[in-house]
Amino acid sequence: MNNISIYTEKLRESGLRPTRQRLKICELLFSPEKTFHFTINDLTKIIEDKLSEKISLATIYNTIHAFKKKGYLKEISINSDKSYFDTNVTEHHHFFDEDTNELIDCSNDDIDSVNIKKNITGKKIKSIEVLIKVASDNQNQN
Amino acid sequence: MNNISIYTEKLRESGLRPTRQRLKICELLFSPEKTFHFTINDLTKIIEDKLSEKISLATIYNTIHAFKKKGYLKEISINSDKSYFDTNVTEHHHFFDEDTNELIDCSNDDIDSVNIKKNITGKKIKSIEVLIKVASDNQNQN
DNA sequence: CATTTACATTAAAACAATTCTAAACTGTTG
DNA sequence: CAACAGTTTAGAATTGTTTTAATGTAAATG
Repeated sequence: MNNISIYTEKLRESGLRPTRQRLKICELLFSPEKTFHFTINDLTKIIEDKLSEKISLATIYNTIHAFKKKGYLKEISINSDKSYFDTNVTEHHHFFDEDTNELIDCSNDDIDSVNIKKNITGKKIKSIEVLIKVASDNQNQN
Repeated sequence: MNNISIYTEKLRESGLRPTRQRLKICELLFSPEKTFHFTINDLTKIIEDKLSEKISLATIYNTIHAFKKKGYLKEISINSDKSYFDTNVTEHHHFFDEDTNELIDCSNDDIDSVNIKKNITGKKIKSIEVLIKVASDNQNQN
């Protein structure tokens, strides 16, 4: 199975037809070896720069949301300015570099498992996420 | 020292003069016994409803930001729609109820301390926050 | 193989949260 | 009271995101 058919499959699974534009987006998201963190703005810039083709914002948003809904992308909340997305959809944690606004994966192996002693009646835990904010030593805390 | 002088002090510390509007905001934020979580929108609604007076959005934003900068309020990132603020500025964690969009404090006692084995060269850890998303049992995971 | 139909793409408009601006206001201080 | 530094305000501007309405495309049907 080559990449194109993998992407086609992912799109179909997400309820989308495999169009030229969407396949381009897939290539950017899913071909890199290492997982990749981005905002919609980042992605739009990459498309403009690397691809000769222009894809409209609406298409980008639609596609990303369909992938998120299906679970092929994870949304990460850092600050309320913008949404970050992560191609690593496994349960894992993050470092956020306040100097560069960069998001760095932190695997479960890098953190002792988080043990929660309290629980909310009638509610089930859906996810546990640790966010570690870092900055250069000589930086003010935010 | 009565409340007014405490508020005056907080405002001065945050680099703001104690004006009528700002004291009203302080009263809402700092008089309740228990800590309180809110969005700017929540706060604006409370001011409109509870107070006879109208305070302009710009003043609310300015005041909240000055308090945040000074450390009298903490900003919590849940999703990218809006900013949540917390009057509990001690290091602590949160439950987020996906059904009601409600934020619930989780003290350090309720979580075994988080031990991070990895570190980022040249960077210092500024904060470690755990966010536990919960929902009713029969709810779809997001 | 032309037509229908459902889904796609697009630019632009709408929207919501937040920030900025410029004018009017308040309260001190010389 | 005049001057000034900091405030408040309504509304405009900005930013990220979603919606809309027109047009385009491609698979399915007859």
